[in-house]
Amino acid sequence: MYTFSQNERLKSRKIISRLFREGQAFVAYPLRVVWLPLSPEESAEAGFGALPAQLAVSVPRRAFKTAVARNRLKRRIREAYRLHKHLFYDMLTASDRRIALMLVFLDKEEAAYPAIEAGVLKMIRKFPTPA
RNA sequence: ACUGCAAAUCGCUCUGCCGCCUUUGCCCCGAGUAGUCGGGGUGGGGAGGAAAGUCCGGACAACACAGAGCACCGCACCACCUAACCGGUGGGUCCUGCCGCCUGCCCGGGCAACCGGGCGGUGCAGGAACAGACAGGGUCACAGAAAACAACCGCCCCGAACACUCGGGGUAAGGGUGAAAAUGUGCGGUAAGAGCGCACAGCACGCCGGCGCAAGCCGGUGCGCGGAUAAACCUUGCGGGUUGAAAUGCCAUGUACACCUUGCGCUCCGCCCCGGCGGAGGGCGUGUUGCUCGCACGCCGCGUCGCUGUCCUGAUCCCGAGUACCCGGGAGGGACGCGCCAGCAAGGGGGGUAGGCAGCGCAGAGUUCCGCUGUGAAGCGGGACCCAGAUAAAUGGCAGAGGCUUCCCCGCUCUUCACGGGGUUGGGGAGCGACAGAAUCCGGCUUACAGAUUUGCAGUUAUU
RNA sequence: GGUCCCGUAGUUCAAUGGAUAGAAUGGAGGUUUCCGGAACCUCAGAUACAGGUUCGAUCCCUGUCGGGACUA
Repeated sequence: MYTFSQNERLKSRKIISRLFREGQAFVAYPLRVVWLPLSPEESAEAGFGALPAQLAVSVPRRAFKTAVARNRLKRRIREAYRLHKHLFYDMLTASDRRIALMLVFLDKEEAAYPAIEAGVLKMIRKFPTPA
């Protein structure tokens, strides 16, 4: 189902701060991907339910001064994730992992939807499989 | 028609699919005796003119508060509008610009008609932090004799000298400096001069009359005429308690016990083997973040009259301290409350999140249409409408159509010998553009802004 | 969301409303030296922006723009 409901969003302040402190990262241009594997107990606490991942999105104010531009980019990133997340979910459930994920927009220029969609697909392709 | 300026309005529309936030209108499912709660579906609603800057003013909330003065901050022509304002509307005064007008005045040129310049009035447009500089002191660089109660040169008088000149005094008309130099022009007057006097003009103040709510204006009259700076100190008048939704209230943050099990005990009902077994523990509603229990409150019903507790007591009394009020204590009085399984023991148990709910969109200084009143801001009356409420923060993505704008190509057409230029009712391609995202809510102000429309003014060109 | 503060040479700081905005350091050129350093001489370089008050503004006032601090 192509949805993006409240419990698919990463909203726990505690996990977000851990994510930036302990998480691993790689770049899928134009996005920087920060992620952290979670235990079943932690994910239940954060309200994952049966979901294998929660997502947060960020666009730095330093690169985009107006709120309109930042909101537009965040919407496009969420939309691309919404339409392609089933690939990501299949991969995670296959290896039985739970992931906290944050996507940070890197470019200084505002990107159109196709470029962001390509970045999200690249993120899913490049996402490391467990050793 | 085009260009510029000013004001006002708008700031792409529709369809399909997928998705997001919200909503108890409707339907379905689940839990419960029920109130109700949870989930799903469907329907409804879903950013702006500035949502921005946070520059003013309020609503609202908490805390504080006898009164007065000082200090501090803000405002400053007048009236009105408004919940209020440093906002708006109308009016006044001053300044600037413009061209037009004037039977106004002055100067220059000309035989004259008239022409040029200046001042004044009037009209139009724009602007003004527009209280006070006779309340007080302060400051005014450089230049200049002098920057505030001014004699450098000059002019005049007197004395000395009599070749030049020197001393005393008068004088603000002329000179030059400067941002600014002691009302302007003319006549009289004088030794020379001077508002010293007069006429006209300008400014300030007082009085009288008229108009106006007022600011102020007009006319008359009297008296006077030595800068600037208050967006430097200051004076006068008026206003201001402080802090702000991260305000504020509630729930949760558990050695207290919700809850579960066992045993004892209370009341009532039923059954029988008379000692046990089973069942029940008033009803409805609201609140307690949600759920179950429980608890609290209200009403009704039953029961009850004694007790401790809480609160109130300005117009009752006594006491303490004090000048007195406020204040503290007691007596007396009044109101409320207290019951309807209260309780004991042992064991078990220790949910999740880390915030949540209200404030917060709640019919409101609400939106919109019509009418009336008013020059206008606005007010009044009537009709219709209910219109965003997120919280790592909701409006997006894809596809198509319409419409608009600019550009390009082709076609058609007008003109030209041609090059070229103009038009478009056609077809195709590109673009949809600016400023910008609600965060408690309103009224303003300021700033940003592609493009479109309307109105007014000015200019240019063409036609009549 | 709210409250407050600050913008001067490339950098760090000065400057009663009054001449061409001053100094240190850095930069460029020159003198000196075999070369470099040091020293000496010379030069360039700034009031965030836009209005206003004033004869005159870095300074006073207003509005923008930018930066920063505090507040759970």
